[in-house]
Amino acid sequence: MRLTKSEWQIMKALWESHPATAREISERLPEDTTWAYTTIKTMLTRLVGKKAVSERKRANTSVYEPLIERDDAQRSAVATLIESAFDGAVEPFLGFVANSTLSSKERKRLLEMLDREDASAKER
Amino acid sequence: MRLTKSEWQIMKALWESHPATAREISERLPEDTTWAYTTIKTMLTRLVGKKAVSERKRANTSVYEPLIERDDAQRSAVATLIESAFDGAVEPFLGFVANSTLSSKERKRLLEMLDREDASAKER
DNA sequence: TAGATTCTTCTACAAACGTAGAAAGAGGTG
DNA sequence: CACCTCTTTCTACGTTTGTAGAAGAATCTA
Repeated sequence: MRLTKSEWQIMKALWESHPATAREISERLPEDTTWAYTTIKTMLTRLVGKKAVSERKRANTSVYEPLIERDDAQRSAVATLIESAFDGAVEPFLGFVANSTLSSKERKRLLEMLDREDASAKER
Repeated sequence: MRLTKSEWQIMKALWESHPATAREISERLPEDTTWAYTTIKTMLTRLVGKKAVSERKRANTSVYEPLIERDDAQRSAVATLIESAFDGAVEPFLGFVANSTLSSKERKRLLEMLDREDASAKER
């Protein structure tokens, strides 16, 4: 499941709350999005084609629902990135993220998060 | 600088050692890559168009050289991902990577890496 | 130097993306 | 019922990506 940047936009609006109509989705998009209504419809149709979204009729209006979950989409996006940009090697990716992407504040937060995870892992 | 999956392949081969000719690049690609030589040439030409690679003639043969560094490309790929899939929020991304993508062994490694970073940050 | 080999340059073409207008159909309203 | 408004469906068109063949130019080699 590969989502393009625009598709992410749509999906995010849909995950926010669903089922949703194209109109609702269009209203939830960020202010600065200038897509025509039919553009949104086209993208929804394509997402339906990709089986990322389901479509169902209520009266003459289509209601959409995500078929993939946000977590899964994120997971797979991260995996794809690691795959193509880091040769599939998780560690270099981590090292990279840890060292280059993070401010020391973020690094601290990450440590905390990991600690929490560690702790709760022990409890289980 | 947005690189496609195939472009990453080429770039990786080029980063490995450069300047390099199309032929050399083609020889360095993973065994299972089945691209025709002209396919590689086309991609190189497009990468030149994108200013990701420079081209220079030696006799009648083009010699290529990366114009962007691997680190930068990776950094920007990570940034793009965070941007589109995580709404630009670094922390959720981190939390996600830390919790969902990592095995506990990897998590431990990450902690170590962060420690090292922390230590060397102090020295500076 | 003629032929083989290798490169380059041009051209092509299908699928995916980004973006959207035109026209037709349904539903609500005075 | 006539009409306005919203929705759908169809069609379209330019760009990017993936993939590569044809033909010509340069080089090497016997």
